[in-house]
Amino acid sequence: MLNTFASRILAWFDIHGRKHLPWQQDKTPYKVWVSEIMLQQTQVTTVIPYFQRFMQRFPDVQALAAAPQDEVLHHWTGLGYYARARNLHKAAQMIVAEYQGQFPREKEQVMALPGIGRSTAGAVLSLACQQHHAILDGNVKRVLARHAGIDGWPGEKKVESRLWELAEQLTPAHRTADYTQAMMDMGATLCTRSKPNCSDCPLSADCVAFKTGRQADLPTKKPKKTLPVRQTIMLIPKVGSQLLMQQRPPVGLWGGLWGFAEIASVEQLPEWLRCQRLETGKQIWLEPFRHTFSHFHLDIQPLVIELQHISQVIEVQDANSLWYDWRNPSAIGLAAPTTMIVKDLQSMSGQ
DNA sequence: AATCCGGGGCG
DNA sequence: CGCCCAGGATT
Repeated sequence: MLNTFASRILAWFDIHGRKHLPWQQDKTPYKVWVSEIMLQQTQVTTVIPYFQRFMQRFPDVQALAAAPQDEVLHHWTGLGYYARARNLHKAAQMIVAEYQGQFPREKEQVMALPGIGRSTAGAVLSLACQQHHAILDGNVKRVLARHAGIDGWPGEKKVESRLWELAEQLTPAHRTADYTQAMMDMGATLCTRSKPNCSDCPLSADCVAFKTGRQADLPTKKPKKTLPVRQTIMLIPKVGSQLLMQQRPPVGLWGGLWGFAEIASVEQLPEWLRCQRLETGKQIWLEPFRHTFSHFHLDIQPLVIELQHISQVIEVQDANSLWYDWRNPSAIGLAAPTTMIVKDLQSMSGQ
């Protein structure tokens, strides 16, 4: 007779689980919350330096709530999914305003915060507050779908409900924090997407996927579709090491980040220059490149406009635009392609 | 080039 | 509820 699911997971965790991650030291709901949001989109090794810089600048929920959004996005630059940073910031302000800066302990209250759903609420409350709640992130979905042999893409309501049911049923009331961490560690280090290490797995004795050799087929993959291609020209007015950027609208693609102005076709260039009160400078077409999102490809054609002087109108700098100097970078959020263009220009100029 | 991802928002 | 959206890393 096999030991229970949870007892095998916990015994594995005692030997192989991760216990020295930065957010596991002096655990607080704030630290666990920030790490969970970062980990939703990025792997542990990438998250660590981001987490440390973030904690240094925003050591507690008050510091985060009081910070300008530009600076929060600056610390998120390169992580992607900037709506999560905006939600984190907004939730911090709610926690200060409604809970006197004390992270709420009721699951309903936690789930009412922007950017926190059922799984993240369960993770924070179980990991940091020793409460009995299940989680269902990508790692746990993979472990459970394989162990129980659950067919169907987890994005389907029916499949997801079944996985939640299992997750809740298997999560123990005792040592819930260790169990939660263990399931995430299992999915990240043992029950990986490709080439899972079944020979070291404490669940293999009754794992349906292992017994039937269906590890590669479970969980069922998302149905794929071909991505549409969009095109854009990015306009980069340049004076020495300074580049003219604009802040994007607060929501949507790269919301709140700073980047270069865009036009759909080169015919729009003269009008744009006139609107910006910019002289017509020397135009340098850089190598076009492709940036891919989950739902479309974006072909980017960068166009540098070399100017002799910063124009007077822009010099005043309305709230929506700024001259970004790579020798003295502003603390603002930049999207990946923006960072890439800045780096290219910097290296072309030999600095 | 394909795959993955928790949650928000919309119809 | 089902569907779309979001950005980068990894494979």
